[in-house]
Amino acid sequence: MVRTPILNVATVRRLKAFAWATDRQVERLLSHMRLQYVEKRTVLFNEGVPSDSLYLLVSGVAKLSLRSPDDERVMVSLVAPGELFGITSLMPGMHRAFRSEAFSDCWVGAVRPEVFVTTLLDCPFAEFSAMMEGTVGRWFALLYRYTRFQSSSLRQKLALALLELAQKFGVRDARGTLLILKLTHEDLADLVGASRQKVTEHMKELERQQVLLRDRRRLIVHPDRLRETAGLPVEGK
Amino acid sequence: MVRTPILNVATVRRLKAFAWATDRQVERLLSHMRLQYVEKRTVLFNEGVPSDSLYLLVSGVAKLSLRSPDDERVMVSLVAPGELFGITSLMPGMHRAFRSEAFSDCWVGAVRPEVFVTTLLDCPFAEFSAMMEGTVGRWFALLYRYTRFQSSSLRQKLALALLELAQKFGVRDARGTLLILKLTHEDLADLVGASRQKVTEHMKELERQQVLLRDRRRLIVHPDRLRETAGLPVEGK
DNA sequence: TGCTTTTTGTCACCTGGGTGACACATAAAA
DNA sequence: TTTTATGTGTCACCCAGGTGACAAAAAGCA
Repeated sequence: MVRTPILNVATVRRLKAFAWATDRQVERLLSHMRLQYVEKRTVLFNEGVPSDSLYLLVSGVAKLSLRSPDDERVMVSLVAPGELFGITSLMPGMHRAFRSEAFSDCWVGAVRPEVFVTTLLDCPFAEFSAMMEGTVGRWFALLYRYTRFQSSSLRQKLALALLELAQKFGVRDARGTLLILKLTHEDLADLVGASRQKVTEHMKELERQQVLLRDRRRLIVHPDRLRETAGLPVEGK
Repeated sequence: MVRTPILNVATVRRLKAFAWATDRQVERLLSHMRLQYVEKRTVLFNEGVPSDSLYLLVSGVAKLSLRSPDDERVMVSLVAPGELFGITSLMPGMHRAFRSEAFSDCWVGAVRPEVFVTTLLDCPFAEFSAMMEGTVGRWFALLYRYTRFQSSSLRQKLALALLELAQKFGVRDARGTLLILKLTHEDLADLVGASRQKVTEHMKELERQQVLLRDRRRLIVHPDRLRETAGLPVEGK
């Protein structure tokens, strides 16, 4: 038998959630929050889907995970009571980065991000959201890369790192995407946490496979093939 | 000879920075920004120091890095022109998570975070800052853990993961910090991206070294000793 | 209380990637 | 140019950690 917990200001304070908000704000927020019971192993949201809710874990333990290149599930983090999760919903048009499921039976409160921001901050959601994207968006991308790293081979890590560099420093070129930076193999090794020698070997191999080529000391990469070797879904179109 | 770049609204637009802000806002922001030249290899800020400025990379390439347990530098990311960095300054009292240095000669614009927030968002800095901490603060901690993982042995990764769990799920106990969750070695293996068997071996070893102990299927850890085995600075007093 | 399932502990064996060493190529400096 | 420094390519060797297999111990369950 499951008893519905009482979710009031006192409970929220005990959970140490929204510590910065006033009682009134918390009360208003709670009036918009729908409480739901999530049974162990149930998926709350999947990675890749649009994110339209922000969650507060009231009790139990939630788990964030992602699917690795070789189709394994990698646990990213465990969420404790009082934590907010599903924060991709605070950035415009962003999709879920991780899957979230109940690690044990949970009680979860869900709010629409617009309500969350406007009741707690007195600022239009669109502005706050854009600000978030402009400031922490890139950090989120970094986290994304690093969580992928966890379950990747050196070759895949290299591909992931090069993809990120292509996004940041790439310009279109007849032969692919030219990286406008001079990078040594040692720099790349640093970036993926590997030895210089192995990076040399893999880069050579990637050249052989036409995933990239070199013009003097500048790299020209082929993003689609990089995505493929990184084990990421190649976006068709 | 170094030519000072012109930093006006047009430049900012070309860099695709602050895309969401109006021309007026950008203008006001620029009037508070001090532009500085940073020569290749020069350190802009070090990890651990209080963060009082937010930076916009105007030209060149900046590098973020951290010091690994065995005193090596690990590159975390390269920053491209138009990117904001040093965003720990947007969270109250937070110290720099990474070192930032010029990867090539750079021009960098610096603003005080309060100015940044109030000119771009029309919302008190303290509130925005608290909101950031409450929402993305934990994600930042995750990123921090994952960047550490990069250069760690399995033993160290385990220690880092257990520390995080202790913070989230730990309660003080006569014998140390009791984790109020039932975790199997397989769960831990998932969390650190390792095999179940090796996790068993290392956990056994950690027990032998009195870094942790088990009471039935509950873990009791000793955070200080964990920090030590993780290669983190043990916060003395 | 026994029976079943899940975890833990420990093997022996394999492999990806680290290390050191050194020749060769390329770029920068003189 | 030549000289010097900095990258690149390729070895041979070693080790941390992955894999599979299986027995022992706990935890659930009837």
